[in-house]
Amino acid sequence: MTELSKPAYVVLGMIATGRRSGYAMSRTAKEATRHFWAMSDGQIYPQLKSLSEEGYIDGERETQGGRERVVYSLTAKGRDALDDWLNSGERAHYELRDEGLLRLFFAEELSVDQLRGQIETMRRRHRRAIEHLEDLRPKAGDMACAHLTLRYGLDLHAFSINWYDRLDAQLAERPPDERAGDALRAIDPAGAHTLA
Amino acid sequence: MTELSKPAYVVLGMIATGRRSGYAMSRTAKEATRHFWAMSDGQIYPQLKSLSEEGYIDGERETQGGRERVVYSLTAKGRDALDDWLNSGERAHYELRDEGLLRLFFAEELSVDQLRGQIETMRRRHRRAIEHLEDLRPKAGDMACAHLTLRYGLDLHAFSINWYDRLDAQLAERPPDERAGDALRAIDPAGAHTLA
DNA sequence: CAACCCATGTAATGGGTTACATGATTAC
DNA sequence: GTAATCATGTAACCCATTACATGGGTTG
Repeated sequence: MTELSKPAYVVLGMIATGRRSGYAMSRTAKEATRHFWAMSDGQIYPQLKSLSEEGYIDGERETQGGRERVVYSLTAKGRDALDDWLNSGERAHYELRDEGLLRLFFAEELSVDQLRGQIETMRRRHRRAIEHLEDLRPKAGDMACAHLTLRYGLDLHAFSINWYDRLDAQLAERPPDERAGDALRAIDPAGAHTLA
Repeated sequence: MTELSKPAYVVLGMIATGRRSGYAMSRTAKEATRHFWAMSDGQIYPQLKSLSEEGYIDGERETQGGRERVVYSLTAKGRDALDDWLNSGERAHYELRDEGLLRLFFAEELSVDQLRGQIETMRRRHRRAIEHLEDLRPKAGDMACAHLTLRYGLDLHAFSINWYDRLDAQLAERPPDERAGDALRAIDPAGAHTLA
């Protein structure tokens, strides 16, 4: 029973964890959840409107220092929907989109040298991602769960860097102009050897 | 210079690595690249048409045992575009969408017990993913790069399981009805402790 | 006083999935 | 003969991003 859409649950969760205006949600989306669940303003504001109409949340116009904004809170219905989602054992959506892996997949005919160049590009990207997440850490404040998910991201990218390091070390032993596919087969004929 | 769209490069790469009919591409997309780059028939076939019209690929109608199909090959222009993409140091698209992490992020007010339930759900999901990738291994045949990206997926999910195992072990030491946020703070006040 | 942040939205566009539609061939 | 696989495509829909649009408040 998929009662609500994913963006709807995100909004409910945001309210429950103290992000009560659309703007606050927008910031948290950019600063804390973006690295595992991207969401844009074009989703947040319409979602607030429809959840309001359907009675999951309740918005109150507030004037804080001359500046107007709408502050939302969960209704009983909204609280129930959120709790159901948070405790549901349903299969959670999981998706990875990695253009670097896509290039690796098609690298069969490249040279070992070219493949290693691509691997270096990927390591750089993961290093940048770590830097970015480090920068976000202070913004998590005292939210333990925000630190936890940040931690997951940091560890995940560290894992990837490590994985590519090991692969690169093995490729470094091969002649630079060898066909990448042949080199990989020579390193691990069965494709069964873990790099973790 | 983003010469072509992502799906276009996928199609070019598919042809270069021997998947020369739309159907063959569709199969490879489902069996080998789906776990890091999803793509559907609704993208493949229109893409073949437009790449054909723009002169990147060349389609020839073939009748193999009475069954008709179109077999594509790369033109010089298509080969160049593919090589540029495969060797480009440009920032590659990287995106993770993990509903489980999203739930973790909003778990602040749950009990330790509920949080551990959610963690168990996530581990199950990663275990299922590994099973699925193991099943795909024989289909990779002698494509070294296919085995490599499969290996990455397997190691990645193994990393996640391990990460959640460690987190769960720490949570097992806390009272089951403690607030999840408080428990996490007690385990790691600075949110800086790696679980990798 | 300019730049930036707070705050809220809408519209155009693009990307992608699902379902639909068709029909031949092969394996059991 | 019937189920699965080969093979190709289209259309409707959903989702999401980007850019646009507006305006008040705060900081340097």
